[in-house]
Amino acid sequence: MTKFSDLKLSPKVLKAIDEAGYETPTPIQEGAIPHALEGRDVLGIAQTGTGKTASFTLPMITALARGRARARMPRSLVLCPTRELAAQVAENFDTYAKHVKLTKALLIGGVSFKEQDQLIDRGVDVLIATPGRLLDHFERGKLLLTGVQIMVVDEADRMLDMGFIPDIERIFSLTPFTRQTLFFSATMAPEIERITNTFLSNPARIEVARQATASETITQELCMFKASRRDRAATEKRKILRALIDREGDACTNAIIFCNRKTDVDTTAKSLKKHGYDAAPIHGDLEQSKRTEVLDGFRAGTLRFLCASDVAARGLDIPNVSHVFNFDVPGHAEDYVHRIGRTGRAGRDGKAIMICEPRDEKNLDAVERLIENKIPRVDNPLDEKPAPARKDDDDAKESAPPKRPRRGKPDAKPEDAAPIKPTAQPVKEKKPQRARSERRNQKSDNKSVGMGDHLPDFIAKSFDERRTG
DNA sequence: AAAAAAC
Repeated sequence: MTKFSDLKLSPKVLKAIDEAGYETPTPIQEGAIPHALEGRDVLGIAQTGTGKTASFTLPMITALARGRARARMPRSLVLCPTRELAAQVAENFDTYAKHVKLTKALLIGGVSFKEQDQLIDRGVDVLIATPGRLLDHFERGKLLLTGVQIMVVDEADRMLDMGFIPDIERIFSLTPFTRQTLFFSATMAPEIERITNTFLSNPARIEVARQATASETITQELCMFKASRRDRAATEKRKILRALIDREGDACTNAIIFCNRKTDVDTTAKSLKKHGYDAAPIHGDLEQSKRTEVLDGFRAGTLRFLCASDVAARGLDIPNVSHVFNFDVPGHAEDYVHRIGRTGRAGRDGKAIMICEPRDEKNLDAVERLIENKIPRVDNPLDEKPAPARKDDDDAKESAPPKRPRRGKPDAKPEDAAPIKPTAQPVKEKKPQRARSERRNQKSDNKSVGMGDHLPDFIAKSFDERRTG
């Protein structure tokens, strides 16, 4: 079996890998690193969670260890679709370049130009950026891309979804055509194919199957929910969410709760907090400092519930998420796969629970068609209790009327605090689980269900094609 | 119909 020490990485990089506790490369690393070290272009087709980031950072650090950056002329460039992903890549560089003298700058929006400018002025070896901010710097004349020897495009399919492809093409054209290009995408939509044909030259194509498919390490559940009255739907849905969380008990160490809309992310976070849950929101309308703070807290374990928009659905690597709650059925079926993929990572078990209202059933159908499975239905936890004597209608509105004093005994427990006892065990579709070690060693030639070997048609289509059918 | 990314 190949070890990192068998790859021709610099000894200083190997030392850092060893200190980080890694010995054996993942399939994408084993496939891509030798080609990248030879200076070849690489086309990596891999999902996140496959060790993709290190498959380009490690050879880059090795290649950049010689030589020095000149002012305003970065020697390498990594492009990422979201700010959080860019920050994550930057951290990866810090981990593996700790014994190498490399300078780097993170160019993302939402933070001041000044610091970024100063770093560029001094000269950086590695520039990690989101496209918008990078072009902004370029247009201010602060940045020359003619010295870029290595360029990385990460999560290209997501760049496509987000409309970044024109920017990417522009950035490509600003770098010398002699550069080495490392290009990563989870899928090969025609548009992505076109870009790679245009900007990569004779790339080594490395393709790895999804490390663990949704159906293997993630237990999925679906809770159907119909509001008792239309104007109570929002409040009742939040109540269901709490009940579903409570039903998981201690098994739910932390969780990401996905909502479709930014306003619902805020409301849900506020509501949970109000009910004593340790929750905070993250979405694109929040200040970057807040986004960073919240995500750091969740990673560190000081925050238990992360309420998120799809900004957090893809790519973010948080190893220990026990649960994903889909407060809404995602409007794009493929987002379901990305969202629940935040749990059950690195061979751990994970649980994904989704709430579905009648009006979301169309979207649910699309999800179930995509994953080629019916998600096991579980009881609505609120139906399991005897009809409440009194409706506790509080929600997240700041203007919520003050609570009336409770009737009855002063020490009577509010019904919300009563432990919710499931009358029926959630239906667990017990699939024959492969042994953990076997799963970890899963190679690309293994048969896997879901999105592994088999690629649903739609994934290979551009958004326009999907719309037009 | 919404999310992300630039000021």
